Amino acid sequence: MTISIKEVAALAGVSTGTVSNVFNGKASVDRKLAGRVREAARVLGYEPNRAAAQLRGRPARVVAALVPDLNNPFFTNLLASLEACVRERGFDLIVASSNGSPREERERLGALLAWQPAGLIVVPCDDEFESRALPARRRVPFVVVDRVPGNFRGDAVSVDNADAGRLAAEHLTGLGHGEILVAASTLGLQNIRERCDGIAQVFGGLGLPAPPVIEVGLSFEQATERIGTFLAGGGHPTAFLALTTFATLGILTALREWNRSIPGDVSVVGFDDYSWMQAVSPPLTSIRQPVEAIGREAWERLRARIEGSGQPPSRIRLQCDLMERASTAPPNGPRRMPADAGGTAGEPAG
Amino acid sequence: MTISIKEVAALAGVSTGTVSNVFNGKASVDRKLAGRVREAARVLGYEPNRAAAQLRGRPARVVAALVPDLNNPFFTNLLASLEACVRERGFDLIVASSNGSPREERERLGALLAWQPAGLIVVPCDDEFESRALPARRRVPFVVVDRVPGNFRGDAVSVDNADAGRLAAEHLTGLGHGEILVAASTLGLQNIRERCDGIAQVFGGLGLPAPPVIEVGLSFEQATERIGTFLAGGGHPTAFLALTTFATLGILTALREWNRSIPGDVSVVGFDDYSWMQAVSPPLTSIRQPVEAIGREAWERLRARIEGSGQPPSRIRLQCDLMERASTAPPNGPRRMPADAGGTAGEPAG
DNA sequence: GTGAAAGCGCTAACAA
DNA sequence: TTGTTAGCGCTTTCAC
Repeated sequence: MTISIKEVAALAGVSTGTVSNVFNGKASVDRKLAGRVREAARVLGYEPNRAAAQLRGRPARVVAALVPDLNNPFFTNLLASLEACVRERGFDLIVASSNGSPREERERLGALLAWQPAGLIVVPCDDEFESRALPARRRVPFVVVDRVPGNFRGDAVSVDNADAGRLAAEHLTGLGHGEILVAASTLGLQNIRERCDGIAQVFGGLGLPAPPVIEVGLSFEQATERIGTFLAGGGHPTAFLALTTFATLGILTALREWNRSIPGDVSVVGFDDYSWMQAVSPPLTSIRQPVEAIGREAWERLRARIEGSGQPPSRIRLQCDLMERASTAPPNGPRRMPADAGGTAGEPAG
Repeated sequence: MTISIKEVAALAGVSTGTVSNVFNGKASVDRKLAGRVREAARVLGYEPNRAAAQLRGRPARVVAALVPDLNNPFFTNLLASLEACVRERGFDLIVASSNGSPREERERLGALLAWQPAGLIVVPCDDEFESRALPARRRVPFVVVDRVPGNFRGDAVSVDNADAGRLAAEHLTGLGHGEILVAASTLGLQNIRERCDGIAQVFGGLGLPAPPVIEVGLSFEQATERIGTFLAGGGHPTAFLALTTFATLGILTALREWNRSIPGDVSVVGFDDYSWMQAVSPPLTSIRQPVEAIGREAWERLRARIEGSGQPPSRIRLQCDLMERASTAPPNGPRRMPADAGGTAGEPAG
């Protein structure tokens, strides 16, 4: 048998209403009575039931989060940030993954919404985000994060993707690289296209054509394979620019397999900034997304809506930073020593 | 106004009970009526309210998960596995992080339990896991994962830690390493101590003393600093053995800063197995934990309990694998070529 | 300051 | 097969 407010009331010799008041600090309760109630609750091991509380018109204290992939550290770091924010305000977080599938996205969304959460944070699995009809119809406040469809007009927070692309391109062109290869996950995503635009802008400003872009997919294995294929095709850029973490990983792996030294033979700019990027040799120059801030901003917006803010929906774009480390250098630069040039570039290892 | 079963019933011209039956497939409902109900629900945009369903004695369809750190990929991979299992059975997952603090652990546990979940999966923040009194008292089925206190007698799933240590030690001693340094997070955790025991066993069997162990903490920064200090103290092992991912990262970073080449100057065995470990040069030899299987096993146990299994509590230990890659080699072995000895870190043959 | 009682959305028992 | 009704645990008037 589960212990309810009723048992506590009985033991303390008060009414259930009083017990409720004690636990919610609403109406003022006599100190003595309150003490008795708390004691009774302790003895009985009573814990309030949130489902019941919520049912009775109490503003819900849950927020739901839906991301495309729980194995992707960018999304889980986002969740970590969200979880901290949300807890701080006494909310609980319920999470789900759409596994990159629109169908699953819709399903999960339904399940999530069935908890009548106070709000919803969602990283859509694609630019359609058709399911947005759902939260909208249910009038649940929601904010879209990271993958913001171009035509979306609600609250949204993302990174300034074009600027991120610009940052990387400027760094590389500044070093003297003219022939770079951009490794995108998929051009089907608005944020990725924006990053490409930023890169093209920089090249355009220099009177150069936009660099080629290849799509390497959304997993490590696929990315490695695609970059390998590119290398096998005789591609010889002086620098690689990754637009996602998996692209970064794929570039690194393929380059190693082909015995290309970094930055001797080729420079590499990675995307995102994880500990391992500082641990490896050479440490990776990369574009850092302010994940924690993204989570905080998303929560701030959602919180405002939950509290009934009448502000018009707004879109914020956070700045990325270029973490300059040792994987980028001028093409054919000082790091290219005889020992490295030693011939085997062109044959895959093993 | 939120749309309830009542509005649907009214529009469809049936009773609420019938609507409930339609959505739960319990009693058989006339096909025509069912169609009308569904149509009404669609028109109204009705979604069932799980909180209410749960309140009314319906077996809860949520499971709660509590981990020490949402920024640690081991735990988030575990959650990813759990989420997939749980969803498959129509359960929702609510997550929380204890941030490694017993106080927060207790708090979160209370919040989680307040949803009256069908079950609970917890990775304790320490070996005390004093809070276990909570789920036990509330009679909520729960299973402890990964950090299983030595004296814990309930359902638990972890890795065979001693064996993991043995695997790594055998690999290293097999290569001819006698002087190794073990980098543990903290000896305060049972699982870490077990890994050390496994290592000591192998050395003991060879008539060698157990290798020294240093505690490098639970973060990347701390680990890097501790290993750096060790190196600064003149330590010269021929191999490093990491017992956690952060220890791995710390070893790699410090070694790079000190210009020690891998595996030329020193071999490294990492812990856990992430994509980046294959991407870096040299690819890292490491101990892989079967994270996904851990999640699945945990869920299987929990599910059995939820369904009322009377089995005695059981503890399962999953096997780890050694992923043999290029960061380990015999000490002063064939890989130590003149070119490498020159001091530039991390540019092995590949 | 406290208690009594209504009712949140739903399901389950029972009646029709 | 369908409708009616009594609660699940809680919050919230509204008397007192």
